[in-house]
Amino acid sequence: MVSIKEVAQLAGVSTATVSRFINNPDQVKQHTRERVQKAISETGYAPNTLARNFRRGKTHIVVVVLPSVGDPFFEGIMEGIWRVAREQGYSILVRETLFNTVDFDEFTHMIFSKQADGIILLASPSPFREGVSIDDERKQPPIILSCENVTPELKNFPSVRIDNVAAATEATTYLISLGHKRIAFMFGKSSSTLTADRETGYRKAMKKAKLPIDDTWVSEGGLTLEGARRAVRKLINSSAPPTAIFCANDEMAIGAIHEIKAAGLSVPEDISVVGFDDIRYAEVVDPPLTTIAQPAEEIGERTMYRLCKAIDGSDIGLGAETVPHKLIVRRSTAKPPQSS
Amino acid sequence: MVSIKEVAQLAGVSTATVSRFINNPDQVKQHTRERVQKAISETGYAPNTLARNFRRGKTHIVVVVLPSVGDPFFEGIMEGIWRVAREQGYSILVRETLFNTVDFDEFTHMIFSKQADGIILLASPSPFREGVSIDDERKQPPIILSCENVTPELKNFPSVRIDNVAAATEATTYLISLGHKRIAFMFGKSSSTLTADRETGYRKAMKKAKLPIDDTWVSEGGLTLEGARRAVRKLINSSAPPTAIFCANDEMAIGAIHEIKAAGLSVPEDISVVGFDDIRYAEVVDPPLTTIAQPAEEIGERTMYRLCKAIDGSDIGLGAETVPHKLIVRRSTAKPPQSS
DNA sequence: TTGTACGCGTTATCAG
DNA sequence: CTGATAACGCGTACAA
Repeated sequence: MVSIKEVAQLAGVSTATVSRFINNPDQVKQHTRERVQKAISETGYAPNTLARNFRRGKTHIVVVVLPSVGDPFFEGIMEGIWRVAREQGYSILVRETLFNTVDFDEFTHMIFSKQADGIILLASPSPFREGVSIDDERKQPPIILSCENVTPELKNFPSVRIDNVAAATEATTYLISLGHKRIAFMFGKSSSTLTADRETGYRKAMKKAKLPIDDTWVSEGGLTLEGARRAVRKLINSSAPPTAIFCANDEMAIGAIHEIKAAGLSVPEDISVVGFDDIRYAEVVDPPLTTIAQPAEEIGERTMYRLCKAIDGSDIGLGAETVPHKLIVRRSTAKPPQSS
Repeated sequence: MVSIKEVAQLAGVSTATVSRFINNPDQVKQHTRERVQKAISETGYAPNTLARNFRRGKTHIVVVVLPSVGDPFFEGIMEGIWRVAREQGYSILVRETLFNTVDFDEFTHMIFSKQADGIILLASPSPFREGVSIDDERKQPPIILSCENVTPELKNFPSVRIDNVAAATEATTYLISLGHKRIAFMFGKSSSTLTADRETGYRKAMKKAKLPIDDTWVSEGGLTLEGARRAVRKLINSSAPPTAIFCANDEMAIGAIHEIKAAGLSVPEDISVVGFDDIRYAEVVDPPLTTIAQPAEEIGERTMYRLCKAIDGSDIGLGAETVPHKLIVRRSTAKPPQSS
């Protein structure tokens, strides 16, 4: 492995000059530049990133924590993150949490031990250890939450997301406006507060319309196809089945539609279904899914920009940066059946 | 930022002892261990990963190159990779290529400049620069291809995948056995050799059955929902529309089904559709998709294991490691319509 | 069992 | 504009 020394020797200059040639070429005289360039080409020298990072004290790596690669919702978010990362010279290390718990200490440790310059928590299930609290006084580590609220303790953590409560209220209110009275809500995992805001929005809308909520209507779908299918089977067989189901994400909505149809019922004739996220499959399922669209790329971009600022030491403040959502009405929703 | 020195000072030992305590605790006397442990706790010391990597000459990072995070096909593959990575102490850096070209030099440079210990090319579009050829004599950089064949030059590169030709032949032959004679094939991008093997398998099966292939039947779907929809519109309106469509991946098959139904036709009554990959949505689309299943987790695991060996300097040989595929018959395929 | 001392490859500082 | 040299934090021979 050829080092800067050999290049310097071959070019007949000092290592300092070679280093300057690489990092501040304008500080090197034209004539010298050529000599160094030649030596680099001949040796095939490439600066050792390890040594460079060590010296500079920066990894230029940002860790993105997400539940699972393969979730179409992240496509747009990641695209936004990547665009900015590339522009700012960062690489992205992905850490999935699907089957592993994580705690906040792990993340601070990553920063502390220089494994990463900053961290983005993307819709992380966030089973943070209890008692985590970033007191506003202390300088925060460069960590940004994105897309979802997590534990109440971190409510004031820097984040970028839509107003989940308002969006869920809007979706539920839309169902109510169609005439639905028995509306179910399907959340993620009971252990996680991931979709809590969406549940809050749902309850808020129901309350405002003075509609009762049967306990059996609020069920867990684990944010997965399979979980939603199980939950729907129960709902359908219950004594007071709902005429509409609002799912906390599209994945569950797709599973729900499949299971409703498998049971011989129709969507939306018998049961209306609403999703959340507007992933690319929402438009091609049968029937196309009514859902809440999030401006994914924008979320990604703004998250990464904010993180860059935090890494640079700027004060980015606490709290959420809110981006607009939009209710997309497709054909999975209609008036409730007459008999009801 | 607290360094090893301060810990040593506080514990009243040398830095060497602290280092040993971290890396070879058994070489430190019990009594000393306690003192060091205490000092570490008090200072909140964490070894500087940058310095450590520099010193050891390894990053413990493996770069996984893939077209796009958010592609459900990668879920299983990544899970396998991650399991092994965790076990072997590696982190995963993800590099997406969706909208960026990459060349082989970029990857060798990553290894060369110590940005990563090894690289996995996952179903990469692989627009490698021409003239790339790893001659068998020279020691190869630790790079493994996974899932797909790429350019012909790299045919003999270390890889882990199913036998794409055989799988495609099997899928096509199945359609033929149902009585189909006019079978279309939808590939990815014409610029990419990504799905070339699958096309080869398709042509092989058609030839064996002595069935002609109309040029208009072989079309490009870009591996996306949207691309497939465009392609299907053309197919349906052509003078000799096919009675079955074999798509090079499930994503396109899902788009195809949607578009066929949107045109007022039925799947499989009017047109049968076969996909490839068996992503999780394949089972819940309407009708459920007949497709080729790949053992995703196994592919991921074996790829990562092989890469680890390569990183450790073992000779892993050239060529492909083949894993078994399986044709999954669901309800998107049936006999062709009588009229045909 | 522990301490001393050196070197890893780069960049930054400071003289020249 | 360029060269000499001191860090950066850690791991490890080697000596004690």
